[in-house]
Amino acid sequence: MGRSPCCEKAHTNKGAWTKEEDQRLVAYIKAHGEGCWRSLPKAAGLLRCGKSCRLRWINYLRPDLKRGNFTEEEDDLIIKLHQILGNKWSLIAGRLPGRTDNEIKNYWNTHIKRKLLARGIDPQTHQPLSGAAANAPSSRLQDQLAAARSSCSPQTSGAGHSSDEDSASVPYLGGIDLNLSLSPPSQPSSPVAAVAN
DNA sequence: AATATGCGCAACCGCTCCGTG
DNA sequence: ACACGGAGCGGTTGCGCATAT
Repeated sequence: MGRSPCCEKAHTNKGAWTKEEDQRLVAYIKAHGEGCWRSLPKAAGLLRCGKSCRLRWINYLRPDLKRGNFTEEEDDLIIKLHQILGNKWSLIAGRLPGRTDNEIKNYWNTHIKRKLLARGIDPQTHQPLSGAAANAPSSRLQDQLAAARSSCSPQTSGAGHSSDEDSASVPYLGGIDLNLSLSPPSQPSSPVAAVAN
C-alpha cells in the first residue's frame, strides 16, 4: 500500500555514521532535546533519515549508555525476562538500565541463544530440548523458570500483544518483580535489585 | 603470509501501534 | 468512526574484525 517514505531516500546518507554526523546529532539534541525525529535531520543539518537519527541516538550516542560486556546478572535477567516477554526487546531493555533493545537483541542472538542450546534449552520456548534434556545441567535458573511457568499465564512468543504490557497483571517470576509498566531508560527502576534472590 | 571462515555489531527495512484531525 | 502521519519495534542484512587453516 502506498505509504509515503519516511524520508527522501535520494538525498539521504546511508551506512556508517561519521564523527561529524555524530557530533551534529549530539549537539542538536543537547540543544533542543529529542523532538520530532522526522524534522530533526533537516534542522540539525544532517543528510539522514529521521529514523536513522533516532536509532543512532538511542543505540549509540545516548549519554546514559553502559556499553561493554554483559554481567552474569544481566545474562540471567535477560533470559528470565525473555521467558516472560518473548522477543519484546524494548520491554526487556527497559529493565536493564544503560542497555538498548538492539544491543540486547544482538546479545541474545549471538551469545545467549548458544548458551541455552548448550544447556539443552530451547531458546524460543525455554523448554528442554527433546532428547537433550538429560544433558542439561540442573541450574537454578531452570527451576525458577519451571516454577514461573506454572504460575504465569503461558503467553510465550510475545505475539499476544497488549496483554504482556498490561502492568495490571504483573507477572512474578522467581523473585523478579516484573512491573512491566514502561519507564524511560534514563530512569531505571533498578531491575537487577529486583532479581535479588 | 595469504586466504577462508566465523562472529559480533551497527544499521536498515518493513510493519504495527498510537495519537490527532 | 475513520483516515492519516509519525514514532517505535522486531527481524534481517552488511560490513569489519578476529581466528583458523
